[in-house]
Amino acid sequence: MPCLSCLIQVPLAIHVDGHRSSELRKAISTLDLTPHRDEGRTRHKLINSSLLLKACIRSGNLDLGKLLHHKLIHSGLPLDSVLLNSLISLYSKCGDWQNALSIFRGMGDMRDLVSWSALISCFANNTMDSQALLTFLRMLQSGIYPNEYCFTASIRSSSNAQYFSIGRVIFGFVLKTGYFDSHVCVGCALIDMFVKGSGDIQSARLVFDKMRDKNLVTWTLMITRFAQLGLLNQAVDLFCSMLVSDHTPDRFTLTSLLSASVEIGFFSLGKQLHSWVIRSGLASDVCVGCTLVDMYAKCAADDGSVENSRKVFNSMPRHNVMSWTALISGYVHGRQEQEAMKLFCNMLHDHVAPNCFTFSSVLKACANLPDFSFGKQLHAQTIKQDLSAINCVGNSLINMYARAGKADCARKTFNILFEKNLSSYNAAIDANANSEESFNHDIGHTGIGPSSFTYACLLSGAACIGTIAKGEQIHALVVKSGFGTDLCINNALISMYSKCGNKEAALQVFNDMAYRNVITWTSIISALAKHGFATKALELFYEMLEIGVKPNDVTYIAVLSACSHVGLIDEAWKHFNSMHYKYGICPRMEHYACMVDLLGRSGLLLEAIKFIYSMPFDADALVWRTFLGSCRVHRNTKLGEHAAKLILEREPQDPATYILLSNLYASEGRWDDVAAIRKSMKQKKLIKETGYSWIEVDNQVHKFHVGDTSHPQAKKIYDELDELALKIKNLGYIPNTDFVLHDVEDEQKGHYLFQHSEKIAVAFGIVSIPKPKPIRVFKNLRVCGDCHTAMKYISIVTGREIVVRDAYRFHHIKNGKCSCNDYW
DNA sequence: CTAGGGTTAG
Repeated sequence: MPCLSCLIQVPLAIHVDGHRSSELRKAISTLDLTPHRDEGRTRHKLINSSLLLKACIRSGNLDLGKLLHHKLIHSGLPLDSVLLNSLISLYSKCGDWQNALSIFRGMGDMRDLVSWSALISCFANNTMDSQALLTFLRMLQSGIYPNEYCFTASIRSSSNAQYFSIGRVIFGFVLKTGYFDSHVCVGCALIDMFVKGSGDIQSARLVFDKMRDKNLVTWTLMITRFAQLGLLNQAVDLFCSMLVSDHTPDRFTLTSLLSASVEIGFFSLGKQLHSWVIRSGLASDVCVGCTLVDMYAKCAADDGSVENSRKVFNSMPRHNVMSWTALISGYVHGRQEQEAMKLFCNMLHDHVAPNCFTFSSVLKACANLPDFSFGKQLHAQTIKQDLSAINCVGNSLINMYARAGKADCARKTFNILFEKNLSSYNAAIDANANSEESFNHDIGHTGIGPSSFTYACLLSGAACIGTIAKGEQIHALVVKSGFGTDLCINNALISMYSKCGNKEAALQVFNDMAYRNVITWTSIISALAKHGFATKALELFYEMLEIGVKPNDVTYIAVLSACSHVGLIDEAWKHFNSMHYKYGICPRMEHYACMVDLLGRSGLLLEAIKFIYSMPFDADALVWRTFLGSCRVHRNTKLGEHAAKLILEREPQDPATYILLSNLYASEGRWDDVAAIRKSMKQKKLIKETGYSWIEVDNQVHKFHVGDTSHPQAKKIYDELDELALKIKNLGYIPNTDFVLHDVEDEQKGHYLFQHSEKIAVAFGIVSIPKPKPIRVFKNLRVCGDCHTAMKYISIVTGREIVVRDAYRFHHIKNGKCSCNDYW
């Protein structure tokens, strides 16, 4: 990826009509404004200034206007009302109402009707509606009779719902004066007053129908308001009436209709309008072009290709930020991130400055890119351009950090947002879903109601931590707030209950659902697979196929892992081979990894390695890590070393591989090799992910490390552990000291084993959770083999059911047996 | 000299 700061020059020079603006600048700077004793000559100078000022206002070149103002003040010329009124208008358009007002105040007796109109418009333009209406009132009080300009401006200010009642009074006034019939602009303002001030499109339509003279602008305005309210039928009807009454639609009419049809996904209408655009010669208009690029980009999901969007883009004579952004967004939505980033660079090469929408889109692409560095560069650029705190950019940044697992960066970005909307909260909740912090985003106090996405994120957060109490609370909230039948939420509920260890509740949700999609089926199949109920999982898979739900790539991962967890080799081969020819799904790396896992677990190490080398693409670290895990279980150091070497070639900084290899050496008593690995890890400053376990008791999550004595009830827990150790030894439990890495006496090793975090968590569960509730323990890494054995004995001596969720799967341990059949 | 309509993100 290229370096962004080389490409983006901040601030970018604005070339607005460069040719004419340079002429204007020359005319202003060479303008001689020294007063002349001949009155006629002085008058001529004032007229010239007035003409130049008008040119500045019309071309929107406000800087040159200010320059001219400056020259006029210092010239000592006696400025007339026409010039001063123009200056008010200039400042009004700059948003500089203070200067406009001070000119107005300085005018004294020179104020005329135009000055008042200009000031009222100035307040109306700058969303100072109360000031506009007060100025209108003051004007009436000082005995000046309003004209159509004053009416349009004050009606515009009454479009603010707060002042709608004043607007109705002005409406009555207008009807009496006859301005309604004689001036189109007044009618237009009234249409907007009803739509924006009270959402009353019917009255707006009535105003429209009663207008005597209607021009193109009036028709377009009415059509646009219908379109913006989603009333596309009425907009199209009106469009037809407009054609019948012999008005030719222009670029405004068409962009407005086009964007409305895109908004509701009515692409066939959009395509018809495109043909109109071509016939009417509007295709060269930048704005119309932008909307068309956007339309074809958005209907790419329907016709499967961004190419049409690109064709329109290529045919445009000129481009701006919007056309670039529309096309880039199309590629981002089509998951062609590389192409989107390429276009983004092209856009910068073309000296088009990105805006907040562009950043929002490209950041979304970055969230899906494996390389995180480009996203960080973009973040820096948004900060440089003061855009990072704007909603649409900030929310995308939070999403990106959420994807990258950088919850702290996401939180920092969230904190500096100017204004937090529902998307911001959802993004932040999503980013922190893996930590308890997500529940501290108290959306209830913000006045923003939660959406189904909010609940889905909260549920996935609860699922990650495994806090079933929180999960149940959210479930209750979902039902209470009327989201009980929402498909996405129900899917999230299935995986929440599954990941919290309550397979029955997951099935309950599944059975109660009236509508199910492929995600629903995949979730339940995957849930059953992880809990060791492969037969039931496959049954549901066949049921799903029978009722005609088409499986996707994720479904097959669930199916293959179901087979893998119980060692159904033939069944797995059947599905692996059929996924492509039956459903056109190409096996991805993850599918191959599932097969390697299956073969490896079954001890078919040679077949597994043959399979890896027969893959159509180079196996990645995930595949080799899976294989290495099997080598450890089946104690094949030679193949294990081979796998580890290949993983470290791909991911030299991966501590998990060192640990797996070191465990492999340890199980063979090769302590020198273990020490060498530890030393090399230390040199590389790699930190092993520390193992820990947790358990939820009375709504509280209790977390334990190896040999943890920090818990307030530590004494009680260790007493229980001692007692359990004694009981299960009598039953025949022999500590498996392979799982202790230190080169110490066996007696000592047994002692270390009883300090493992999962055993501590189980002991705590036994003393604090009453029978017959199951004890649900969670571990961040894979559960240790000795702990697994010990827990089976513990389930016998205590008569308790123990459910362990480790990094890979669930173990339901009851009466000395585990749902994984010791096959893990 | 003062007034009215359109496009892009999640």
